[in-house]
Amino acid sequence: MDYQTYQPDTGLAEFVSCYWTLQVPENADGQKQRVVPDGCVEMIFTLGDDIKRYIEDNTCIIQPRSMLLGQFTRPFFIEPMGVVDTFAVRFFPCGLIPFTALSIRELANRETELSVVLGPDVAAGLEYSITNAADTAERIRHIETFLSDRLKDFGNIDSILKSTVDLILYTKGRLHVAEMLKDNISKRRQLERRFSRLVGLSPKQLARIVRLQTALRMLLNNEGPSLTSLAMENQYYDQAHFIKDFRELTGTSPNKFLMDNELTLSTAFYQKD
DNA sequence: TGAGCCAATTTGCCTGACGA
DNA sequence: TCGTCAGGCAAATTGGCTCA
Repeated sequence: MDYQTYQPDTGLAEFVSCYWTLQVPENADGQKQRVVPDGCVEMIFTLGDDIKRYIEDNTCIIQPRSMLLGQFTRPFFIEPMGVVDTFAVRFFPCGLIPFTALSIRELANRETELSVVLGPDVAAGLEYSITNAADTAERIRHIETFLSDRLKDFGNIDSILKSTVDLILYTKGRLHVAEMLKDNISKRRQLERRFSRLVGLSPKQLARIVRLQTALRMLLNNEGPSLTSLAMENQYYDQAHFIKDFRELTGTSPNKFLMDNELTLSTAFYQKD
């Protein structure tokens, strides 16, 4: 398995977390892989064989070749149908705002064909250039040209929304909503509405996901002597609450998560930088 | 957009079962 | 004994909805 990330151009760094590629030979790990919500929205181009996504235990769909994966609030499973070769753009929680007119809330918990998000002609052109590029560097050039062009007509992301998202990411989701809003407590409902429409999650949901992601990364990198210490370090009230959150966002308990064989992708995605 | 109501959810605290 | 996992309950917080 070869998982690589690439940093965006400085002009896009406010919106794009990274570009990533994943290449896996056929049958290397030909089984279901658990995917955990990460608070980001991704634009994904499948260059290899198709990939199935399980929408129920025994029901699956073939993912579109080019698609937008919205915010997820629950785990899901995918299964490669052969060679995996993927190129993707990972947007920050509010990073997709300039690039689509759709409500990001409507994109949550599912994949949406790129043609729906960008329009059929634009999506077809972008998919063609990405699919037929010679290498990753050329794909990044294509996608950065496309995103930069779209950015020309965009003003600024709402400042309260942006600063709250930044605060959640900076504090690793460890703040209560009241603390985030201590200077604007009267704007609580406004902020929640904007979050829902433009991020696809509530502030609390994003904070929970970011906090769990931090704990998950520490768990997979053996950075805590016990689950109790991991819970404490990430500001969970106690281990019971950590486990409860963990089960809701990953679908399993911490120890089972570490032991199961659906971890190959997760292990790659959470490697130390 | 701002505000208020109220149901749903989360937090804080506690207890207990189970296995190593 | 310790670590892990789960559940109950009351209080506090959050989110959905409505209206002006």
